[in-house]
Parts: sequence; structure tokens; C-alpha cells
Amino acid sequence: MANERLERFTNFFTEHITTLAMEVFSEVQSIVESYDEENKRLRSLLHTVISPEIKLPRIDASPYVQATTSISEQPEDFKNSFEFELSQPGAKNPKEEPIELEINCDEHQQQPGELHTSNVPSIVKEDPEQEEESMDMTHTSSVNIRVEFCPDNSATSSADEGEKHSSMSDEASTSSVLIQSRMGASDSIVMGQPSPRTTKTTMDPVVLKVIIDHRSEKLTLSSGIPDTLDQLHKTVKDTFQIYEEFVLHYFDEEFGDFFTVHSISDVKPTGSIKVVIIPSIVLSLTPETDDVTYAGNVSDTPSVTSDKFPSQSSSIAADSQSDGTSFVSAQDIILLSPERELWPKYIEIPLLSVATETLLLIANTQFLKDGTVLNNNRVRSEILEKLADYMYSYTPYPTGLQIGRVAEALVKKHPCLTEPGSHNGWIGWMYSLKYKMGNYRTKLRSLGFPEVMCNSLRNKRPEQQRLNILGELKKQERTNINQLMSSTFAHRRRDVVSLQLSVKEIKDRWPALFDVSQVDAEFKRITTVNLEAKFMHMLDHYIPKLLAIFQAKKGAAGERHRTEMSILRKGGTPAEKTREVVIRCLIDHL
DNA sequence: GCCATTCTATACCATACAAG
DNA sequence: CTTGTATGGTATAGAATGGC
Repeated sequence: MANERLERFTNFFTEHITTLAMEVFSEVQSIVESYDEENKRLRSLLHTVISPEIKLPRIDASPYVQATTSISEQPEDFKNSFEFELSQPGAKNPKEEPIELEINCDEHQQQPGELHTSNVPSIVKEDPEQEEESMDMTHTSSVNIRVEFCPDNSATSSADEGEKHSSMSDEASTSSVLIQSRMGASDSIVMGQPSPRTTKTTMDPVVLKVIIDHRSEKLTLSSGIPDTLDQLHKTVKDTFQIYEEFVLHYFDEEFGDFFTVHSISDVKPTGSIKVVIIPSIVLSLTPETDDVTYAGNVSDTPSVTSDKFPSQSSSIAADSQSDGTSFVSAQDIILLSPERELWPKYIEIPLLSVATETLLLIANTQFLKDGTVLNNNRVRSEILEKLADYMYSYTPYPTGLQIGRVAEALVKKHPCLTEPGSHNGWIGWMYSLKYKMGNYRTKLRSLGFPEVMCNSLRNKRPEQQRLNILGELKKQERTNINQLMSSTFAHRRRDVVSLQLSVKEIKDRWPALFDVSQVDAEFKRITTVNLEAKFMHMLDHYIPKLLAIFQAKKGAAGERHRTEMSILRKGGTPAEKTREVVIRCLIDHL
């Protein structure tokens, strides 16, 4: 009897402990998965923060580079003034949910792996291996995907057809992607099972309805909903060629709203999934010209100026040109090169002179007839020059692979240039082009091209130059500081971007940078914007409004404002004093 | 003058080795 | 066993130079 009771107790105990253990394990697994997802999301956010996309519209088109990039992508409103946009997820919507952000799927010039730097001119040479990787990067999907277009879209193809993707992406230009999933008739998923995995491992095909902008498409997952959120994420990413960082949201029927998907179990077959793009930080800067800086029509300011405060604008405009520009030398314009296009997907050999083209035409005919190759030094020289110029318009430092593709395209276009001895007919052209690019850079360097000068060996002794700056700082006359800081810009950029040194380390290594004049100069080196001048200009622009606000302020703070502003009532106050008063009031006001 | 080659400097990586 | 350092190999860059 006792044994029987003991056995029952043991069974009872074992059963409950096991159940409890399973529940605990399941809960822990769920928590770990959610932490993992959150971790990835935060990592992607961090990546967004530390790798912002800097868009520098073309300025002052230099006569020497034939860059053809259009800058008309930005809205008109952003073109006439300094714009600093920091778009952070959640910033627009504290609820974190539907962040309807623009998805720029127009990627006809974009290549995988180059997205975040797509608009940044390639000035300092990059890691060649990374370039190679970016060239060869391909997209694979771990889930068998078949995309079917709805009747309003005629094209139908499989996921491995890159052309379809690109065309699809071309058309999909904006808005979020809304995916509504539904199961086919044969769905056998049992809802509400304790283990998430049991709901994920179905092999029945799942058809997802995908709405992109104004189109709707079907996405068939022949293997069902993927096992992990990563796979689903990757599937969506690869299928729709979404290169931006994004997170998935699922529709919670209880709340009638979307929430972040932390686990694949959140994805219900009959629910909806929304793709929410995490925006890149876009630093849009429009360099100002001297005439814009202070010749701007300040009178455009909304007329809120109180009669008690004579407008300071004109007098300020007259004397507000700081000497900030004097800190910036010719070397500082290393970021001013015209925006480059990305390396083209298909190499188009540029047209040569009419005489050469004619000669090549005849030679090509001859080559096709009897295999005679063209051997003409003049033609060879012209081709090399033209192709070097062509490649330089994309990057001063093309990789071996890129050069090879150009050489390949050359021989393909002009078969008479095939090299009889080489296995592919163009390897020699590749080497010649490589040499040519080196010589081409040397030539441009001698002409003072900053893009290639910043990589010159003359600037390859950063430590010595940095120590020179430290020595210069100790001097009474710091005449060379600006020149030294200019020449070491690339090294500081390396410290910040590549080495990611802390502010303290930067301050220790480059104390001169924290001088007011050098802050201004460095800002201009990076953004082409004269920081202090621009700030003062905008301050002057808003002074009437600010004064009106301060004047209208009630209470003790208002009294303090009015006391500060009393000096301005007399009129004829110097511009600097006006600014000082306004800034004081502003600080107090805030 | 241009192309191709060589030289030199530098950075990066892998490996070996010594010290703790 | 781990960590730090030295060393050698490789790759790549610019500069210099020779040959046509």
C-alpha cells in the first residue's frame, strides 16, 4: 500500500516537476529569443548611428571630373539651406509602432554592400578586400521562395531571377511594406500550442500577400513559415531586395495595432506582418557660398519685430562675416569633389575619337574575318587614357576586379583588341589599365587633386605630423596650426571612423582640434559649411522672432528677459552685443 | 610624353616565442 | 594556458626611373 502511494506520489511529483521544468525552459527560451532580437535591433540602430549616410550634394563642379550624378534627389526645400536630419526610429512616434518611413528601393545604381556609402565620395582609399567582397556579394535565400504577382502585375517569376527583383524594386519607391499572410486551404497549423516550434515547422506552403506602395504581390513560401525570425527576416529582405535595416511588426488583434516581432511565434499564419524600415541617419549638407552666407535676404524674416527693437539685421549682416573662412586652406576641400556615381553594373566602354572608332570598326571587321588583331600604339594610348578617365569618374582606386571587368568589356566591344597570348584575351589590358591608373593618379596628384593627394606618402607620417602640431601648440605664434590640421585631416578621420577613438582620446591626440577656430575649420572640412558664420547668420535671421518671444514671456523669467533686453531699446547696439543678449535670454528661456 | 618596371614605405596578418 | 612582442611574408601604395 505504502509502495503504491509512494509510486503515485513519485509519478505525480515527476509529472509536475517535468511540466514545470518545460514551462520554465520554454519561458527562458522565449526571453532569450526576445533578448536576441532586441539585441539585433539595437545593434542595427547602433550601426545606423555610427555609420550615418552622409549625402554631400555636388558643389562648385570642378572642371576636371566628369561626374554626372544628379543631386536632384533631394527635395527642393532642402537645397537652399543647411539641413541636418537625424531621423531616429521612434523619434516620430513614441509608440514605436507604425513608423511609416520612406523605403528607397530605387537601386539601379546601388550594389549590395555599398548602400550606406552610396553617396559618399571615395576619397581615402578603401580596403580592397572589402571592395572585392562587395563586388562579389550575392544573395542567397535559405527558404525556397516563389513570388507570384497579383493579376494587376503581369510579370511572374521565381525568386532567383535578379532582373525581376530589380524591376520590382525600381517600381517600389516609397512607403512601408505591408505583408499580410494567410494560409492556404490545406493549412494544418494548430494554433495555441504551447511550444512555438510546433507552429513553425509546418511544411505546407504559405502565401503572403505583399503590398508594396501601390502594388500588391503574393509571396509563396513553399516550406511554410520559416523556423526562425532571422530566416523570415532574410526571406523578406532577399525577396524584395530591401537593403535598409528593418524590423518586422505583427498585427495584434487584441490591441488592433502592430507590435514588434520578438519571436517567430508572434507571426500568426492568419495575421499580418509589417516591414518597418529603420532609417539611416542622413546628413544632408549643402555647402554655402559666400553670397549665400550673408547676402541672404534677411528681410524675409516674418515681420514680428517689435517696434521697441529696431531690426538688427542689416547691421549684423554687414559685419557678421567672421574670419572662419580664413581657417580653411585649399587642402581643406578634400571633400568637395563631385559626388561620384557607383561603379556601374555593366561597363560601357566610352566612345573614342572618331578616327579611332573608325579604325577599330575596320579592325573589328578584319578580326572577324581572319582573326587579325590590332596593334596600334596610338590607339592603345588613347584607349588607356579614356578608360582611366572613365574609371576615375567612379573611383580613383578601382580594384583589380573592377579593372578586369573594364578590360573584359573593352575586348568584348572591340574584338580586334584581343590579346592572342592570354587565356582570356584581356589580362594584359587589365595590367596596362592598372599601370595607367597609377600613372593617372600620379599625374592628378601633381596637379594637386586632393582626392589622391590625401593618400600620398607625403601625408603618410601621421604620428610625426601630429607631434608637430603638439609642438606648434606650445608656441606663441601658431601660424602653422591650420596648415598642419588640414594636412592631417585624413588621419583624424581614421581615428574617428576606423579606430573609433573616444572623445577623450581624440582630445588627447588632437588638442588643437578643440580650439574654437579649429572646430570651425574642421566642421568646414567635413561639411563645407562655415559653422560659426552659419550659426550667426541663422541667429540673426531669428533674432526678431526670439525677441518677440522673450518680450512676451511672463513671470520672473520674462522680467529677467526684459532686463537683459533693455539695452537693445536704445538702438544702435552692436551686432555682437545683440547676439550676446539673445543667447543669454535663450539660455535662460530654455 | 607615355608606358612599364623597379624601388621603397607602410599596413596587415600569421606565426613563433618568451614571460607571467 | 594566456598574453604580449618580435618577425617574416604578402599586398598595395606612391615615387622614381628606364625604354620606346
